[in-house]
Amino acid sequence: MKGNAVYKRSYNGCLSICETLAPGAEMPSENEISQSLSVSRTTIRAVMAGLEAAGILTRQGASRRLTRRPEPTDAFPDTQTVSTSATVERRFLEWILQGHIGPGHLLTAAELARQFGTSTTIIREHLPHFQHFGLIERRPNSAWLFKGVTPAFAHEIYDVREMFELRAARSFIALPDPSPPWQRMRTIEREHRALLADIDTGYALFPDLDERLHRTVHETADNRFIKDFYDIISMLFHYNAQWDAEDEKQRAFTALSEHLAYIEALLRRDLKAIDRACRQHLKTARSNLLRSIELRLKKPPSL
Amino acid sequence: MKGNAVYKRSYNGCLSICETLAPGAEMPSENEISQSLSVSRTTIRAVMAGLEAAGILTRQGASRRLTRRPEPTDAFPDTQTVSTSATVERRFLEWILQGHIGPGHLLTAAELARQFGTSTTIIREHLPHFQHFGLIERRPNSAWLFKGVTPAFAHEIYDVREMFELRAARSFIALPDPSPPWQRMRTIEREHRALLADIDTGYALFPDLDERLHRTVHETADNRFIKDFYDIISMLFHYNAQWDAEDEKQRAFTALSEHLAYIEALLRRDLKAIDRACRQHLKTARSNLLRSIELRLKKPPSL
DNA sequence: TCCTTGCATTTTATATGCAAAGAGCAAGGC
DNA sequence: GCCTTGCTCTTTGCATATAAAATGCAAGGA
Repeated sequence: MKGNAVYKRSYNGCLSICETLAPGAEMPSENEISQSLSVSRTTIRAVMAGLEAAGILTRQGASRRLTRRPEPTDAFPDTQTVSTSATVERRFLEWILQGHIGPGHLLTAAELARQFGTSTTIIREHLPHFQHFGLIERRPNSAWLFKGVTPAFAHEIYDVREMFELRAARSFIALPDPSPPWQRMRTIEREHRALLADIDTGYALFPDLDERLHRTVHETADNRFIKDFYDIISMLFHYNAQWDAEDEKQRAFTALSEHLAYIEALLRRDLKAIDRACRQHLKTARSNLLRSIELRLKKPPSL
Repeated sequence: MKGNAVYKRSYNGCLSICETLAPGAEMPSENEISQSLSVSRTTIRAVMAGLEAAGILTRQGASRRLTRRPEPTDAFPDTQTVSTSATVERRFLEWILQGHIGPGHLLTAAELARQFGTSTTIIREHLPHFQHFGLIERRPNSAWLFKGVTPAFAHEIYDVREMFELRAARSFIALPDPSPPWQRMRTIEREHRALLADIDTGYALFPDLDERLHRTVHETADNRFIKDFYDIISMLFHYNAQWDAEDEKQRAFTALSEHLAYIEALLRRDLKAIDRACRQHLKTARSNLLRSIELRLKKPPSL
């Protein structure tokens, strides 16, 4: 009734630990392992039993020793190590962002449960989450209205993003030079330069760098609502990026240059330059999103 | 397994319709009633059957006629006309805002279900909602951390509120004079003057007026995230107001005056005055909230 | 033709059941 | 005295069950 993704993930985690051990060596204590994998000791004990059954470990009184090196086939496939809930979330967002349904479409929990092969419980737990994303709207005692990933959606999300980012930038420059965010920012600046120099082979690393830059700024605002909103943006962009790979290198290049102007202005504490660079960057990002949305609205459910 | 709050609410709604009818008169069609009460015809049919059983209506072929005037005792009590879900939401917010638990407290779904007398299903559906409010934070596979209604919470919520309100005010003054929001605003201005003149007896009407003013402004921003955030604020204030009745009249008076300055600036399209009046008003509101929060932190769970 | 009601089917709201995972205590070894 | 394991009890994740409510269609009447 309850999946065992935690067990499988921990099992794989323990296999990694085993690999660092010489045959015959003793396993760390249940406590140590459970802490390093952030799960309960109960789970670790179950995993240990599994590893013994697989002939990887042998018990001798209170201690467990490695009897054979684990092989790649011992591990559970990655797909089984994620909870149903997380899987549904991912699949739903992908489905939405790939444009399989249009604005105005009605979503019923029962149908979604069938489509994703789970129970309505899970679906009902997730729909409010997507409402928070601004993607759907509730009709009481009835279905959910899909509002669509439309140009309006992009503008609304970017209007808020701009307000939040500009506000956060002000908190950022209020911090002293030696503060951790400033140190991180200087590292990020260096990484930007390095990536720019090596754009042809490294452009795929950009999204991660992008996220770290903006999060570093946002964090200084020390505001849960701003952070929470950036979580939405971040998730949306993550899935959006997966199918909008066109011009990826060119876009990364432009964004890196704009970021550098922004970062320099931040480090100079030049408010006017910050506003200018930030607005310019968000403007570009907004039109990238708009472009990909409009592309999708034209050629529908193909993907 | 499913409550029948919809039935009871609709039953009461039909009783109201009956009261407008002369004895012997014919009821409207099932369709008409279901539309006016925003429920399905199925529910109306069930209600009709109930009204017949109660001797209020009699069927004659396809038509239903009023046989006796409904009495107050015919109606279901209001408490039974709200869904379990809505009840839990209200009770949970009240409980939180009354300060029965402090920041750092761990909330378990099982315990909350026991406390509120429902199943964990309902609780699990609501907890993410309160996370959206910024009140709680999830620990994976475990309990929820209550972050507390603290001064920090008030500041974070007001920082965002200020950004949104100022932004919305700019959209408001971009609209032409005859637009519906402007018309509504002029009505709201008149209501403010009327309430100020009659503050001693009418101050309890202020919260509703307050909400209408801010919503009128927010709506013009035409941004789902801004609206959504105002929903949070609105709900929070609604429940907060219920136990923070001290100085209510004085506070309403101050707010009305500040509102009027804000409204006048808006209607004059005077950007500087708008910013000044808006900031002043939100500053007052922020300190009112802070005051009530600090009061509560001092004298704990008593209420 | 457009509403009307009756009826059959689907979906929602909520509770319950159950395996997996977490929490905590007690007893023993270093 | 601290950390270990064993064990028990609680809580979580998810599926399923069921009454209430919604939806949709067919047939009849104005």
